[in-house]
Amino acid sequence: MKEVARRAGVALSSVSRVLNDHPDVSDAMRAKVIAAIKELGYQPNLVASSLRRGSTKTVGFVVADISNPLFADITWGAERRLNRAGYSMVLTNSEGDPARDEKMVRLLRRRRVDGLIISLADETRKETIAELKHLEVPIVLIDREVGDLASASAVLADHAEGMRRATELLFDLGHRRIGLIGPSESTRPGRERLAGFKAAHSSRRVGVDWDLVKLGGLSPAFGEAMAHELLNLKDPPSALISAGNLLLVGTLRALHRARVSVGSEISLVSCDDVPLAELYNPPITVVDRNTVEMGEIAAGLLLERLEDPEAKPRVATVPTRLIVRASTAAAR
Amino acid sequence: MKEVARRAGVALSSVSRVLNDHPDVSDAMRAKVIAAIKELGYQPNLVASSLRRGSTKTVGFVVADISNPLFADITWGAERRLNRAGYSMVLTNSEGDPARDEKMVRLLRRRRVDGLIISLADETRKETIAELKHLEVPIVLIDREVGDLASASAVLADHAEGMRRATELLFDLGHRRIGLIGPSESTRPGRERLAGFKAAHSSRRVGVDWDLVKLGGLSPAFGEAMAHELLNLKDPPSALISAGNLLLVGTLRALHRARVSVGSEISLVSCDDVPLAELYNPPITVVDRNTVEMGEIAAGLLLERLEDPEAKPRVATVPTRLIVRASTAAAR
DNA sequence: TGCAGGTGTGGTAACGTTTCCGGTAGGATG
DNA sequence: CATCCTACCGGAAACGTTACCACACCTGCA
Repeated sequence: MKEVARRAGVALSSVSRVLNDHPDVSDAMRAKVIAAIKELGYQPNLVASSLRRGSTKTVGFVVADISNPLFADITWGAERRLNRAGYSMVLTNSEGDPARDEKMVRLLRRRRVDGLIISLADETRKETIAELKHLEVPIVLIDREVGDLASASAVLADHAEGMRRATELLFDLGHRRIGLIGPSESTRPGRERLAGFKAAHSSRRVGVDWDLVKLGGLSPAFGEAMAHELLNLKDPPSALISAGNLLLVGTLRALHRARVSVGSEISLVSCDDVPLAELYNPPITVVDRNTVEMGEIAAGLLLERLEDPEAKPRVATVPTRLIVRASTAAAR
Repeated sequence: MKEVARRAGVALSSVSRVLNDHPDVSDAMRAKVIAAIKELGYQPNLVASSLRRGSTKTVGFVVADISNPLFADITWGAERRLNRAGYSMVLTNSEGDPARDEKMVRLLRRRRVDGLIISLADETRKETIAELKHLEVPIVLIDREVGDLASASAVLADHAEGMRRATELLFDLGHRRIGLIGPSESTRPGRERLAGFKAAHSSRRVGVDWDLVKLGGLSPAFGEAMAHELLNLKDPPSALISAGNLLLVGTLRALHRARVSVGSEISLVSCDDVPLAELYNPPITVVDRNTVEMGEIAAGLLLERLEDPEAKPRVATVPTRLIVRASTAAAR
């Protein structure tokens, strides 16, 4: 920049003014400076700018595992929106480890991100929450609820309603013993999906059989192991809800291994409409939601507080919808 | 930091020294400073540090579309490796638009990233290459080759070999008319897959029927449209290679629409072993590669040049392997 | 006792911007 | 013609670190 100023025969402050198109700059000045910039191929140093301005135009993004297509979609939506607004995203994976969540938040704090979008690995962990409270920039939670963190916005999917309708669909088809494989209750989707499952049971006056409920993970391996257990029960369920796109992968592996055919022998419901669900034979009934949109909304909630520091945190809810396909059939 | 120094009754430089655990610091000093840091909850400002040191400990990552599971896996591998080495990843999506590639590179240059990992949307675009040349930090290309960019390392998958073997498998099964749907040739995987396809043809002394070759996109929509065209030919192919995980989605949609059953009526091969390929009925033969590993290697190639500025750019190749499944059957 | 060679420590100049303040020139106004 | 205002521009102090230099003290050795 000094170079540019010298070349254009003007002061540093003038160069800065044309760069930030400040009103107080004549056309002649602008022309000279622009020319010098072109000739030198000068590119402003955003880190110096960040230091001086006290804003990095950067937002942190913490997610368990970007390789999960669900998070990938959310990230895609969020990054696009942020980028258009002039912000860059710094991405970190917690790898599902609550302790890493905390570490990543601390790192992002040191990097002085202007805001944070996070999908906690565990909502209940004290240390992580304490770390988040230290952060004095706007926070947006993705599908997470942290009671005593009033400073955070959130975008939430209405899992409970979707799961309730899915479960009722199964009841309507004559199923009475319904298995549920889902993520742990230390995270909102796990709790909400279980809540919807329970709501459907109580509305139909059926007691929940807790032997059929397996919560605790979201990996294919967990899905496979739990499906295997359920299938080997003396009185196995006639329908299965595999509440997660990766759990579905494991569940299908277990079903194949046991040579149980979906639809005819067991009804199956999953969550999130991935290609596998759509194109499986038979196609699989799912509780879907718009994940890309969730990312966009998360970014939007953050931007509204970045652009107006007075803005209060908000929570937005996105609906789920039940897509009924051939994997759910009448009980025999 | 000034605050910490005052509180501990020492000089700024001493605080800096304990922070960077410089050898010249006594135990007493360290203790005092650590205590003051704890009391104040001080977190160093990495942007100031970056400015002063001339290194941001940050690497840029440019990818067409993070929502593509392929890129998501690569990103996952790369981010993990970088994070462990103390680097943060700033992620940008080019959305498959070559002009955005260029814009993103420029942005990352301004942000003074220490290195760049990029999977160009179009390898042939002059402006993007010029922009990359201006960058004076190490670059790693992911599955891309840019002739006159000697300064870049690269990690490449051996698509040609995999595709050759897949095509030969189809020949061995008695197929003679084989359709190919693949990405455009402006990108290495497109060229290499076509090359393997051609190699197999010439080794079997079969001429390539160019009416059966549809290159140009990687979206489900493109896959569906091209598969539809191929199926409607007066003399349609008896086997189809859908060279991309998203193309597979579109291809399957077209096949379902046309009520053509995979395996028995048409043989099908795809690339990259996504859950859909494994669990589809019948399971789909694929040319697989370890995408997570590709990300790790990309990060590794970058780190070796970051840690030793003398290190020369290298190119690493990862193998592909053919996983034969029931979707490929003898021609009738 | 004097001096060389460590060990720690403090002071300060950078890094590359932005922003505020003061100043100049020129035109309009009385 | 003096005055005021506007429009524009230059200088310089920050932003929060790090790295270099200088110096003070101590230990051991001649």
